Amino acid sequence: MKKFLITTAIPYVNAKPHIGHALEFVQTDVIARSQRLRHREVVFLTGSDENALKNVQAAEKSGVEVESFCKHNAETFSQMMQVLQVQYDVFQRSSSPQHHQASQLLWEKCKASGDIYQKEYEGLYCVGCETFYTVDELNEQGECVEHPGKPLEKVKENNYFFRLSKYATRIADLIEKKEIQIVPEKREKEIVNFLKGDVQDISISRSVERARGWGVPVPHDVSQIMYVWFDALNVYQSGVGFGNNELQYTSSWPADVHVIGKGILRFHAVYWPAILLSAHLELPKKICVHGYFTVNGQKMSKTIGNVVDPFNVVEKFGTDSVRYYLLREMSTSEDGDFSIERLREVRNTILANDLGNLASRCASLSRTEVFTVIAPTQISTTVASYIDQFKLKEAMDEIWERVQTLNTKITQEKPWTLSSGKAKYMEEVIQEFVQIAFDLQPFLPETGEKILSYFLQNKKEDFAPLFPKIHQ
RNA sequence: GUCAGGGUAGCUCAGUUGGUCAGAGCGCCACACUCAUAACGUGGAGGUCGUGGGAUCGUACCCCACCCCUGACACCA
Repeated sequence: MKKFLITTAIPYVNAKPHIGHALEFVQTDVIARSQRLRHREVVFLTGSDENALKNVQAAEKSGVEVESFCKHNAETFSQMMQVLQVQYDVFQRSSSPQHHQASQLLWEKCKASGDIYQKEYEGLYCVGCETFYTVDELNEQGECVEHPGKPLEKVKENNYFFRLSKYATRIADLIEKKEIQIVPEKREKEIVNFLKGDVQDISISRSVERARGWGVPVPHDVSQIMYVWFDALNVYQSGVGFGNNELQYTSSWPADVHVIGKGILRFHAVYWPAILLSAHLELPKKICVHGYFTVNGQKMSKTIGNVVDPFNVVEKFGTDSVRYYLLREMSTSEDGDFSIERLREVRNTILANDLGNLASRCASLSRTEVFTVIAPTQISTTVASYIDQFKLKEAMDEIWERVQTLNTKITQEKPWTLSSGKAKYMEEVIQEFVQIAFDLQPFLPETGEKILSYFLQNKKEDFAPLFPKIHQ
């Protein structure tokens, strides 16, 4: 059986990870874990986008070689995943030799289909930023916002172009037929709308000078480097053996799910399928699009200085508190707000009072009783179905409804007053509770595990509070 | 400017094809309880559903106008 391949977008490693990256990784992890619980063999692929000019610039600023700069930052990303208990299988760096090779192979395949051609490109180039701008991106004086007073240069360059226009209607059709499913639906509409408009071919290469010699070389043309997006998307394939391990590749590709942020939807829903169609390769099945975080109502930005460091919040509140926040305190596919205050509140009320307290009272009520509960084997169908629809918040809501129901049941039926039949009563309660814990595993793995291991064993020791309250 | 999606209790949002649809959670207040992390449970206050028209026996839900917000708009994650 083909493995379940799920990916995160590969972040630029020009800076440290922020809470927005954590969001995407955790969401992806939930889907991956839920598949594993359903006994599906999973490949969770993530990695780093290292071939961008921005990385060269960032490395220069910090006075480090690009290679080691990227390596160091990529390691930080992988550490963050460990801290968040995100279980990935592959971390593919786009600077790796296999990736370069795989991307050149992809290029050759597109070229063989006649979809790559050369064309003169003319644009406004800001020397300061080393990027091209379109007129509406500039300020009123027609200058770059970062470097006012410096007029932009009109640069003419011979680049390679990809025949995107050739595939537009076909991709629109595939999307409407849900052969490529885009979740949520409003994102699908956005893309179909775009595809039905005037779709132009895209430039897929840069001059070596402009790319500062950093990136994947275009085959048979030493003067050109691939445009980062052409090779970046291909990380999804190069990470599972495309171009170097046919067996691995065919057992994994195509991707079952790409989890991405709303800002890069077009690359995934338009450019990527077009490139794959051109190369006669299989298309990803589903693209799940999440929103962005604001912090205390403000856009996260380095200049405001409100970038939230996931390491810090995890250290203070613990992995599962942070995972909980990312998964339930915001709608899975909309924008959300992150606030430490809210995180503390949620930890102390919903996690400690609802779930943690339920665990404590169950432990105390059942400790003296003798009975057996059966270990759950299946994640409940409603939860699984929500996860498959990329409605992770709704899945959590469903679980919490059961937590509340159980709390209410215990309060109203007062099992501590029972003189006989208490063991039987608690058996039922605990049976339901372990199912809740089982369903909780994809979301809060540590908590689910703690509950299961305690209540499934016969020897009953003291039960440590799951979520001790955190004040200040 | 063009296109798309929104504006519902203090906050975050549900409200399927118009007729118990004025809701949930959090926050707040009161009551009750003690198995439990001063937790759990019950009850309550709170909204002229963006504004103004219109169609309808009847509309958050349909139509028109206007105001405000968000997103996409091509080589930029």
